[in-house]
Amino acid sequence: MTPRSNSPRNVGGPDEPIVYVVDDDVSVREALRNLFRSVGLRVEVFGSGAEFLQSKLPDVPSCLILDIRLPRLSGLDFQADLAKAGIHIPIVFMTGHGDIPMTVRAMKAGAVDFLTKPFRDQDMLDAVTAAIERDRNSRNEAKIRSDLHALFATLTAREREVMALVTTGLMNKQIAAEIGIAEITVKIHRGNIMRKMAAKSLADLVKMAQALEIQRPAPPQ
Amino acid sequence: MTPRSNSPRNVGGPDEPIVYVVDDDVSVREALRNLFRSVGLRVEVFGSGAEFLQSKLPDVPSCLILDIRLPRLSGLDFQADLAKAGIHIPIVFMTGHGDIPMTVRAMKAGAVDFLTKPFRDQDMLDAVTAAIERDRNSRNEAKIRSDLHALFATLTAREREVMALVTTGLMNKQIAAEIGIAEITVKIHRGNIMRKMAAKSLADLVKMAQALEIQRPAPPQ
DNA sequence: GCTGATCCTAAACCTAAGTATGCTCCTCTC
DNA sequence: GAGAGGAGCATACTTAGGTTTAGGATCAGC
Repeated sequence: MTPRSNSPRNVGGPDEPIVYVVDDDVSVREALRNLFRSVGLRVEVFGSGAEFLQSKLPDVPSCLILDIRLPRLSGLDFQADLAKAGIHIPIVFMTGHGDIPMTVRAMKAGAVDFLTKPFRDQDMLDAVTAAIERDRNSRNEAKIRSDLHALFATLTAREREVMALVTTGLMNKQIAAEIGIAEITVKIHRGNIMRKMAAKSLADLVKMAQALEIQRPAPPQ
Repeated sequence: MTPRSNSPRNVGGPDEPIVYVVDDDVSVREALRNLFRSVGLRVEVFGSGAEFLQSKLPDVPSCLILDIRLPRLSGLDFQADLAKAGIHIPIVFMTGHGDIPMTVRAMKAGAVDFLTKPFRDQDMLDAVTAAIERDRNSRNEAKIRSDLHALFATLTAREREVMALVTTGLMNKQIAAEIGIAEITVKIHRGNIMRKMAAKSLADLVKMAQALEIQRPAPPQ
């Protein structure tokens, strides 16, 4: 009757976290699926890293549970590949017979945890909670940065140049001298910058420049 | 002949890094001492964590080589004690028979590396190089923060309040209304703040406030 | 009771910043 | 070749920021 009755996801809101499980052992996959479902977490399971890569990843807090010993590609190498591909998702490793160097390498590369099988359910849930929280934070920060960058992208080349100089603390007349234009023109640019960047004050703009890591351009010499 | 001929440290400058070694096995201590000396690093060795704590630590880039299995206090507990005592020094762990959970705990607590005995000399040297570099960076940052904090400490309570509001982007008249004083008084405070903080511009001051993590005080209500 | 620090204010003055209007010039695109 | 967008400049005006000089009030410590 209702037009949306075929919508499959009634489990939670659009920001519901997802746990991805990659393991070649179907019994492990099912056990983890049940574990996470039992605490109300959405779960997606995969038999290999390649399968995982083919699925599309919604923009919600998530984490990846990975066996260190995968058939074709080791968990460590897969971790490195994800980083190279620009996919930054917190990883919780599992291992049946891992060693310390593996553990060190995984943790250095940013893994959230490294659990030895058999592990207690609660340890896995704690690790996943921490991982999802970490992802939530990094997504929030990434969102802020990308929104800011979208605004910055609307500036012209000249405006970006002026913005860099303004946020280093130069006065309009100094900026004018530096780039060889009239002070009044600097004022015009500056007004445009404030409007386009939606900055309510100079302090605001300085903070944006900090977040964008804008560098003062070197004087041509 | 020369008045300073009894000076014991001709090995390097005052910023020469130091490697601290804590191990109960004297042969390990001596082997590591020789290893680090062979590459020109200054070394101090200790038989226990207590001994290490009693020595004074100069303000130079340094790191700590720690055996995970110490007689009275485990390396992990010692790591936790150091953190609680506010001593933040990068740690490289060594172990003869450590396990993965130990490794995870150490790495989560910020250890630089975790080497299994026997290790290659080069691996130890690489770990120490990374650890010292990390310490050098954190010391630089700490120095900047403490210098800034020293300046901030010279401000009066009122000046700090005004500084917080200025760096949020409020105009003088808004600040005046907010704290119930005349605009001219805000200007005076503001001038004093700029002088005391040695800020060359508002942009400068905003960056300082960011570094100091100054929060805008909640309006009394 | 004196001193110094802090906080507050006023008047006068000057500089910096920001806005509005109007115009020129150039370049790229349709 | 017309229009759009960017860059630049001038004049005129308003507001914001900042300093100097000269005070008054309060409070802590000697």
